[in-house]
Amino acid sequence: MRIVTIRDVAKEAQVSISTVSRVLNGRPDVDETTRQRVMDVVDRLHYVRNANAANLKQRHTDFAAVVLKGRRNLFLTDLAERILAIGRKTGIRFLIEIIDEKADEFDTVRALYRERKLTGVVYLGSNPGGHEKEIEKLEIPCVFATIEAAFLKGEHISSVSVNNFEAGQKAAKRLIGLGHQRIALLGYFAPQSNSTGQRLHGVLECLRRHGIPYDEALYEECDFTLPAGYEAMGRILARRRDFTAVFCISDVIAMGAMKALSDHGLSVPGDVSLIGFDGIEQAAYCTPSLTTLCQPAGEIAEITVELLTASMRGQKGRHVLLPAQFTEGGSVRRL
Amino acid sequence: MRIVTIRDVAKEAQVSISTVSRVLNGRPDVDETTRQRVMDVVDRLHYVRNANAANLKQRHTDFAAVVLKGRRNLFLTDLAERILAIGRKTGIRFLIEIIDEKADEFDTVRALYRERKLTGVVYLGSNPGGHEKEIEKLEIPCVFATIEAAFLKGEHISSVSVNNFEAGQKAAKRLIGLGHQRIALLGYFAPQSNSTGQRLHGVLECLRRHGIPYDEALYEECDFTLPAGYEAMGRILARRRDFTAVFCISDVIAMGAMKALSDHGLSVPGDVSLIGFDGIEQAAYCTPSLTTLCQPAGEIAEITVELLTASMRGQKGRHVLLPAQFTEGGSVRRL
DNA sequence: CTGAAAGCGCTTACAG
DNA sequence: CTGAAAGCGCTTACAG
Repeated sequence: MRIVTIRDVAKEAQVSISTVSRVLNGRPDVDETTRQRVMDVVDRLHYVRNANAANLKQRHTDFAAVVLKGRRNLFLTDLAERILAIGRKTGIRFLIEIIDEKADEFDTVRALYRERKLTGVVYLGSNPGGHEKEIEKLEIPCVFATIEAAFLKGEHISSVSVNNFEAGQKAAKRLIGLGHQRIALLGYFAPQSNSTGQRLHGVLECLRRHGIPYDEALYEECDFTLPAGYEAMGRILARRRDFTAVFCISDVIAMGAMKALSDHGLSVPGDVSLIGFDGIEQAAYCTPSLTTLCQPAGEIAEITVELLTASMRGQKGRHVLLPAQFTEGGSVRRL
Repeated sequence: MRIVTIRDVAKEAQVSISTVSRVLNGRPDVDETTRQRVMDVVDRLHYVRNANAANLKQRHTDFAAVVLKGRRNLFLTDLAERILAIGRKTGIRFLIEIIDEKADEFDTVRALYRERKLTGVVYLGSNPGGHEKEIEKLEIPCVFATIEAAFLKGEHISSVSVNNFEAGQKAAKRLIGLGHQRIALLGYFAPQSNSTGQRLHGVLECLRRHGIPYDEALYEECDFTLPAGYEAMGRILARRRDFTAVFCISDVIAMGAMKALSDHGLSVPGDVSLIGFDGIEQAAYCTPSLTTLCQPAGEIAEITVELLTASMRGQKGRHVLLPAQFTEGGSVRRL
């Protein structure tokens, strides 16, 4: 395929390349007849602008990056794909960087910035707590999705997330209301600022308010994968059988846990009630289907792109908090 | 962040930018002492080469694209992520383009080529049958993953896939060997050249050889999603109950079908045996776990990148066929 | 409203 | 083994 350049278009339309460039970039200072003539040639020649050349001169690119920590978290990969799709419609081209759950996302962004001159970054599964200075220094517009980051000061920083703490409380309240007192917890406690930590802290808060003691032996730390959920559930089952409910900080973990319960001869919800988190499509197709706190993925993706676009245009960052809603399944019953 | 350019490095190392460029590109014709000196400066200044500028001059980029048709096919999204990860290690930067199942992937690639000067393309979920001319004209190195494309003539075209026809036969043989005769089929028949079509044609071939008539009322067309599997199974159940086994052309479909069977009061494998295809992680965590024909995703991803790399270096395309292996689950029983 | 020219940060013959 | 220079395809002040 021969490549058509701006020069070819200019010659064919009998104008200078400056004028073609103006037309291409939608500048207002071009005569309407000229614009028409140029656009006709562009169409006829199937001209597509060389993004490398344009970006080189502009010193930045039309690239934004989605940095995703952990490739096995179905909710996050789904969210990433939605963001890519919306970006595509909006004219933002997203590079996707999938990095290890343990890797340093800020190092990744720095290198990417030097190499590609990014205009923006979406962080998925990132935990900014403790990295405030570093993120603020990285002056590129960014959005933290699925985590509250209002504590970050930079004007170039936005976030969108469900209210994780409140959602954790909701889950616990539901279970307690149905008569459950001994509730096992699967997930990741760690820092208060961490979104998944907040879910568990919400549960604890609710237990405390109802005067129900928290039993550490019913907690297991657990990554966002099916086998991790399976094994964590197995570890609790190995030492205790007296719990009547399990709360998991993600559906993927809950699906692993469900399998472990079944392998140990326990039925859901007959013997154990189970609540997940995220609302991934798969949750509805388990048997029984999973009762879960749903993060509205479509809405989060839309807002993420909106916030990023606004930020790239120089507007001040905002921090959006959405409520998590129950998606009713068949995995919970009254005691 | 101030951007360090090749000029800064040259000045600091007291050489010309030509020399720095040579060092950066690993050319052999540089004095070892000079190379050391330049590399020291590169490290000290944290220099990262501006990819836009490099690509502009070279008239092509280090970008390859993964074009993925259909974002809800878990096997393909997983494969895409694996390819990205391997590409990262190998120094190929992949752009990922997720397009609608109905969209034209070749249009996408053409536009992308004009815009970004791609060096290579990986097609996932593409069906090249009937587009031979078009693909051959697109002279950019490409690999069709999970589909046999040996019928394409271009030297720049490779493919890697399991032997789908054989795998379909294997599935049918297994079921027939266990006494099943009335086998429902969920999937997509369509063109012979289509990989999923071949799975079903393999089943038919096996039925024929065993003298078992194929019953069209036990077939339903179905996309690669959970709800599609659920609904297709429902449509068959609405008219027939006399089948004893179901073969699905993907695990996602099988998981949807399993839910439908359960909702209709049928047990797997008690009432109905179920075989899936792909071997996604989730299949092992269903209850019962799914018996499935496993496509080795890790191996396919590795080979895809190998073939693409070779092709980008000017080597002739190759077509690799792997066997699909059974992953034993608990969803099949002897009649 | 339009064009000529400089320059974005690199790579690559060419000359020595 | 090394450097000076041209050029990749654009954008953007500047001048008119």
